[in-house]
Amino acid sequence: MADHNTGYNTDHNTGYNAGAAEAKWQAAWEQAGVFRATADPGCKKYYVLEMFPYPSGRIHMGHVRNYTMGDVIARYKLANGFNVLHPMGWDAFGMPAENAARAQGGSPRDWTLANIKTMKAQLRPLGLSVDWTREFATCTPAYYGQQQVLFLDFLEHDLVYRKAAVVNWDPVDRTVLANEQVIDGRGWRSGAAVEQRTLTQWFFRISDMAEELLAGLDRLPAWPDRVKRMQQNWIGQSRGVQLAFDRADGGAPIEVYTTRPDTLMGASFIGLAPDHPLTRALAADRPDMAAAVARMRRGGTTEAALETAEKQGVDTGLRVRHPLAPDRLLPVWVANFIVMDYGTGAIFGCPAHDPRDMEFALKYRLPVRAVFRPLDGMPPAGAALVPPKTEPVRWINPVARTAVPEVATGEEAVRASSAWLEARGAGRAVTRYRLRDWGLSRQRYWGCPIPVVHCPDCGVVPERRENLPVTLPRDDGRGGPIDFSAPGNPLDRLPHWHNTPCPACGTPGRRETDTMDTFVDSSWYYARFTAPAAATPTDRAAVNYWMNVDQYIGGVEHAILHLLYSRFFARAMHRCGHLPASAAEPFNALFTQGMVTHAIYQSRDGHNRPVYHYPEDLVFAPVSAPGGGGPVALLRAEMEAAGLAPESDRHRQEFAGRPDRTRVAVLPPAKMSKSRKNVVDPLAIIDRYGADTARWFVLSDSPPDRDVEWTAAGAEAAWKFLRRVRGLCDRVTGAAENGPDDGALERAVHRAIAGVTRAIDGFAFNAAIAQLHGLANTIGKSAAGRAGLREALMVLARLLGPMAPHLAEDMWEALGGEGLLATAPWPQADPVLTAEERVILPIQINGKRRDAMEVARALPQADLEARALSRPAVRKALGGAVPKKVIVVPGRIVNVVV
RNA sequence: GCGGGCGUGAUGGAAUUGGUAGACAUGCCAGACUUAAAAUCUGUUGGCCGAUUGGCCGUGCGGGUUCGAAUCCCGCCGCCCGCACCA
Repeated sequence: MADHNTGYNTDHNTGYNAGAAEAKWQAAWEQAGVFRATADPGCKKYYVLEMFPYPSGRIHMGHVRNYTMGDVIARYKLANGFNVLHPMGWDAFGMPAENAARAQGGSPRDWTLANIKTMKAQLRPLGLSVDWTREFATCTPAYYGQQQVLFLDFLEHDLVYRKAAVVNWDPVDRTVLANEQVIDGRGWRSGAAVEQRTLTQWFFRISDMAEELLAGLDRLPAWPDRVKRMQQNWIGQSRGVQLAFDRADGGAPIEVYTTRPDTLMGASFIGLAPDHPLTRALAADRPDMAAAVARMRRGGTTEAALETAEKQGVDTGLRVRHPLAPDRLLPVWVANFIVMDYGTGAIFGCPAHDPRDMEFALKYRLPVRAVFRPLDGMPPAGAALVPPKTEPVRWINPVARTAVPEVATGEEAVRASSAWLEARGAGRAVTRYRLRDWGLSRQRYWGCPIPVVHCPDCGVVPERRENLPVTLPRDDGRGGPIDFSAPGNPLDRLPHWHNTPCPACGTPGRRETDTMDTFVDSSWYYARFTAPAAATPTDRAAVNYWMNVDQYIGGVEHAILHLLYSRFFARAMHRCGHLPASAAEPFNALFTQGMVTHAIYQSRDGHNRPVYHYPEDLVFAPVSAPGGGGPVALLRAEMEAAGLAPESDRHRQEFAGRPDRTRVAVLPPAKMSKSRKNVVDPLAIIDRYGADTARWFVLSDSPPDRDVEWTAAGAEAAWKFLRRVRGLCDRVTGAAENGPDDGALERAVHRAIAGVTRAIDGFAFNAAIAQLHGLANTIGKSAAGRAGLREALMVLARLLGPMAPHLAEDMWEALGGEGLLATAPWPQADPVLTAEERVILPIQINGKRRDAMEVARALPQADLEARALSRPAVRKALGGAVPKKVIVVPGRIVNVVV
């Protein structure tokens, strides 16, 4: 167990003091400016970016893992001769700052800037290879002013517009809520019942790019399939047919969208969404319908409610003609299961082949008309028949017999019916998307002001560019402090801010008080990093050189919104001339890292309520029995109070057996959260072991894309290993000039180079670390000479560099390496040395390993076969017979089939 | 409901992508050092049988393809993620 009181730990054997060494090397890197990125057209660039943090005020292990991964790549690429850009900044607008101001007073700006300061101070000891000269925060006018320039450009290019939209309105907080902020129909903060209100809001025309954004995914081979699939689903392309149903009363026809035009003859009613314009028009005159529609809307917002909601409908009394059978009149119903946002908000119901329509038809006694039946057997009674679209069925009621043969699959019938309807002018084939335009208006203070003015005469007028940035009112100066205690947007209550002359005609106008969604800020920061101080949003030369991001790293939780918005923004910025066409897909490669989890320690109080304990408050009694139910968690303080030493194995065993101790359950690891106290503070870890240990551990235990469980034992092991590695350097001086293991060690070194290189290239940092363990163990046991040991350790230092940069630098210096290790080239594996000249070749008999022989690697196939067959074990298995077959894979295996 | 992923020792996980399953690490056990503990070092550690050489079984379950399957195919079971009354 480490000494608790010395802070940074000094190892008594090696004298390695992580704290001192880390500070020393960070200063050395800083002074040499090794991570400062300067465009150099003669040098191949590499842009590494991790999703920038929200300045919550404290870093957590998730940050450590995320930024360490990026740092490994950045340092590795630097060593491989790339001109690396590895920037860092702050996603600094957002609600927490406003909530803090509301709760504790003060201003969002001060709160945010103070948090950035502390978080930066916490981040810097990690020793990241970040070019801090490029740092920026999105809440500064220097950044959001350029964002306003982008907004005006987007406005000119018709990429952003205003429209009335139904939004979730919190009547108490007087603000719009995102869908995620509505919980069970109530505002997440106020608890007030959320109303559906129609407000005029700003929208980005992202849905116009749906097709492009979908197609672009195919050109991103280095993105995880999972993320691409999520975006595909989100964009939600569907091909179908739009057709009109004429009204019997001569009113405007009802437009209907369907992806199953082949079932048109099975239509038995028309369904309208509760929000459909026709529904609204009818409800205006009919109180009974208005009431029914209101009932349908209520409770219909949450997913859980939708899942269990019963089908409801109202007959409008209207009748429409079936387009292919004008004599047939279909009733028009308003139905709760039809959504206005998809298709035209109106459907034709075909109960025979749609379970929802069937449910509805059964409830309201509407006819069921089958279009096809199974090739064999009877159609199900009272249930929709929905076979896979690839399954052939018998068409008894096709759209037209000329279009659909008697036996055809649904797929074929859809295609044929669609073409037939279009040719006949009865409908038109359309492609629709689920993706909706991105509403960016927020009724909040702490965001980027939307640079437009509402003029009573001119309407919505863009602010003049020379007046940008439109800054947020200074909350510490003119006009006094900003009042966050009242609900609603404080900007609405600041006439000195929002009263402004119209930029076009000069008459008194009102500045837009909505601010931008914070997703806007993070949709282009990657481009800004290439020229963070430019007087325009981007600098042409800088984006041409640095874009795209070669490797982007972040959490899967941003798989859809942030990454989709960024892809939209890059395209939009290209249209306005801020990015080259080649940057339309801004992230060449994406990696989504897993979370850092920790076991949860929970006991119960006198009322059987859960009580949680911090990991550092516990010790564990060893469990000897294999599979004995896991370690027993003991409260350290309780043990000490009982006069027992938590450090003693025996005392812990003894205490574990006491009946009166508090029982602490060890619950399965979950994402670290303060409420369950299963958190480990990176600062405490760095203070105790140094940053290298923290970096090493978050990489070592699990593949980067999976969750990693933080364990005290694992962190301890990482620290021990790094200390041991540092101690290995002392072996050099004691060794003789040459040793018997020189050759073997050299080969081990080159195999490790190859292994670590391949592992880093494949984002398998845990495997890279396993390789480094192997090499260190080999060096530790090797009877090689001084030169060989020194060379091996210098390679080890360079291979360790991306993960444990400070220790590596220290070793490099101790071994007499030239300059800084951070700028030393990556070692190259010699293929001659990576291949062992002698290999142990397994011999299988009928596919089961029965023997093995050591042979020269280059031995010809025929010789291998002969040797294998002459082995006693093989001869015995053959029993004098001739083998049926012998498979020889040189360097791998010999398999004798008898 | 739709789409996708995963299942390997007590535990986290390796496996050069079809070629010695269990690398590396944690934990446990044993030994050395120590008055004792902690720390450190060394060794053992998939299961069953066998004193040793060795044998049998083994990657969720059941089948299949193959000389050979953790890996490919089919069907189950379990867990996880995304989307969801999407017409």
